[in-house]
Amino acid sequence: MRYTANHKQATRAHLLKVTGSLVKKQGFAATGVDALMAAAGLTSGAFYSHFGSKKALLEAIIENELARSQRFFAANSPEAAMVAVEKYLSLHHINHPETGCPLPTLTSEIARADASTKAAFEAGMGKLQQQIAAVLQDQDKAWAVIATMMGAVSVARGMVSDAARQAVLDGALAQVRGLLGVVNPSLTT
Amino acid sequence: MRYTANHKQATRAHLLKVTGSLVKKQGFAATGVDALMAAAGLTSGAFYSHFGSKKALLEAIIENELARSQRFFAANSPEAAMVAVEKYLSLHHINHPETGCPLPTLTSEIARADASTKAAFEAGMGKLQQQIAAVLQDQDKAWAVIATMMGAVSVARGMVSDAARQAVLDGALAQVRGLLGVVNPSLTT
DNA sequence: GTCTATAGTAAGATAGAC
DNA sequence: GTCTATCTTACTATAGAC
Repeated sequence: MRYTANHKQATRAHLLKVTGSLVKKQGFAATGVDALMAAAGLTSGAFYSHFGSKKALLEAIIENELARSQRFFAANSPEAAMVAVEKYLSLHHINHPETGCPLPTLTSEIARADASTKAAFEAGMGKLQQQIAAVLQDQDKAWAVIATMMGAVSVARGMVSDAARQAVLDGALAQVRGLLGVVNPSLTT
Repeated sequence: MRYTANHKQATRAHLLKVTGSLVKKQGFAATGVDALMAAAGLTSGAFYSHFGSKKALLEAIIENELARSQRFFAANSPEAAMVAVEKYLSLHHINHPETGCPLPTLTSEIARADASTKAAFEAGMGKLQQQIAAVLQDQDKAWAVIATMMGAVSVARGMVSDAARQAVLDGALAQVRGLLGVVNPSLTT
């Protein structure tokens, strides 16, 4: 072969990174294979030597992105977790979906995907929830934290004004602070 | 004119109802004008005498659907609100997006829409939040309730197994019950 | 107001050269 | 493995008959 196995591996990793960002920004169905590959510096013809279909790409993106989320929320204490939460529930995250969480942009597309894609999502989410539950010592609260955070970002992204966006984020922040048992920093200073 | 003004009005209302359901099920970008009009018993040519563009339809759907949401969550007491919440956080809602809330399916598409569409969303969401805040007597908690509920449905819809879906819903249910100050019915019996 | 027909563009995927 | 070229299908939107 003219290309090493390592090259293919590296290209695949690069594709997952670049297409993941683009898909989080523009949506999966709304972005064509041409545009996805162009963003990675390749042409659409090369796509199919890495993924069997566009559907297969979504599944790979989900696994890759949820692994990133798990790293982002790795924490040993509620205080450490709160640092990640505050980054998550910020206007910066609202304005930069391409570097952010895959959930607000992709769950609606996953809901319409096939069982295999949903299984990948369920597995990745299970790990993420276990991680958070370990810090919180509570299964239910871990799901509540996830739902509240992703819901707040989803709703805030649909709004125009920063004031309205911030109001949604503030509501969620107060909520998650309570769940983590961390006191509001603005009250402690 | 061969058709009365009332006829046009009625057709528009019918279109909003039918296309709203279809779009909540299949997504806005993923559903063509042909399919939208066919579902309403018309052809695509007739679409443009009701809406200036496909974008304009999304805006009209948002207004129409959020008005429905406001009616769904109209309540005078936390207990009455909890009835709506339990319907919202149910497997039935997970399995029937076409008759359900527009948020889990449409927020990601609204986030990518133009300012005018987002303004319509912001206005509709503001009314919904005020309604809930009136029952809760708390602005922040109203946003937290909205975020938690829509987030839970979004995440649950991405999963395959009913067990995993129910776990997410249960976490959110416990959470919202606390926010509404309603005791868990399973503990009172 | 709704129809059929169509213009013009872009989608997912494949074939064969290098 | 990646390219260019292409097949086939579907999209948004418009034009003109009724």
